[in-house]
Amino acid sequence: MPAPSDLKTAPRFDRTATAILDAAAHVFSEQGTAASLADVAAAAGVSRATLYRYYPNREALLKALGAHALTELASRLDDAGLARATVKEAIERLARANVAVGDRYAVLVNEQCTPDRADADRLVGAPMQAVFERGIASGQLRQDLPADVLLELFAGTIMAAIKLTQRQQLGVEEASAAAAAVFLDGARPR
Amino acid sequence: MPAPSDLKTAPRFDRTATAILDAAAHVFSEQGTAASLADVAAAAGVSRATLYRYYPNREALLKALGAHALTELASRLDDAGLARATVKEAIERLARANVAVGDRYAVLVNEQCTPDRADADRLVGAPMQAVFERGIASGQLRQDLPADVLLELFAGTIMAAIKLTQRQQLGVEEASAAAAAVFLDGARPR
DNA sequence: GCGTGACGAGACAGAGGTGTATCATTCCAT
DNA sequence: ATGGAATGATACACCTCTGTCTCGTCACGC
Repeated sequence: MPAPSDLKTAPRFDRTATAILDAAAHVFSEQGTAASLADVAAAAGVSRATLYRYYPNREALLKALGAHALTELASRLDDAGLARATVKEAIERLARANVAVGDRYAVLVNEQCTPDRADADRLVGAPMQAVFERGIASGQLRQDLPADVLLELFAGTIMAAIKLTQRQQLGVEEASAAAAAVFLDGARPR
Repeated sequence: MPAPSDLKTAPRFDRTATAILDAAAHVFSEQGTAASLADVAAAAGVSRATLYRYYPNREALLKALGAHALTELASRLDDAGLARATVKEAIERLARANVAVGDRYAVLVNEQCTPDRADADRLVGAPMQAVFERGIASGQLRQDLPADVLLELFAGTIMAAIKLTQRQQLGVEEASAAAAAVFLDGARPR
């Protein structure tokens, strides 16, 4: 999780590169990925020429942004110790990680901007799917729906939680907790 | 629910108008609302000039499409008898109606293409919110989350169900049933 | 201090989309 | 069959964005 404030230590190149990436994430989440690169450059406090020096075309920028989001999420999932946790706990961690990252890269999820479909599956899809499959096999999750359907419904809940955070309605913790709670136990009281 | 096959009875004007609207829904859901109007015209089997005769500009087309989707959903909700049903049943009907309509107008939900925010709230937001408020007040829904958060999480689940139908992975009935079941009772077995 | 490299400002051509206008053709009702 | 309305094809000016280029300026390290 590269906090946007290694401002001092990082060499200038990296600094501007990530400034552009941050700006792109911001602008694209508000205007959609069809937004003008001029807007992105302006948001990054950088001239349009400089943006093109770092990312030779729109596609390269999108790809870099997608890769950035993907590796960040992947490393979070890697650190989460999903396999060693309860299915319940694993799902709660999945929610936290996805909301935390998705909060800053929401557009990329709606539109398909994954740098590589295979990478995305391997780094994020597979570990998540594994949790659901384990849950079904061990009887900790309902048996009447296949893992990929459960995963998709979970993803929808996560997207909703991200919306709640972006709307300032809930913090990342509250939103992901609510999502995990409702997804695991339902909207009806136990 | 105007089935796209009143082809014989409807006057020519209405026929082409809805043909364009259908094509727009189709093209926009695949390419996003940034898609070229030339593509929409082609998909409608109509020249670009004709499209502009019916909808003088892109905004008018989007607005008409949004209004169309909104009134269709509103009439479904109106017919659903939400107030006279159990909260559980009401939510199941909400799921069915939203998935059935959303299946054909998915993009409009992602991007905000509502003809009028106030209309959307009045015709769709309010009746849905009412179900959740009744559920919380009567103890049939969990007390620890406000109605609007529950509504948002429900909407996310619905969006996921729509994706499942568009991907041909599930039919409208199965998808909405799965969404309602998981939303109401959770992913864990009772 | 001095130079090298990064940067900003601006110009540029090209591509693509938009909305308008014109005109010939085709469809439909009378 | 015929007249009028709707349509298709085409051309058009206009705009925005893209990606490239140049040149003057500025900052940073030696």
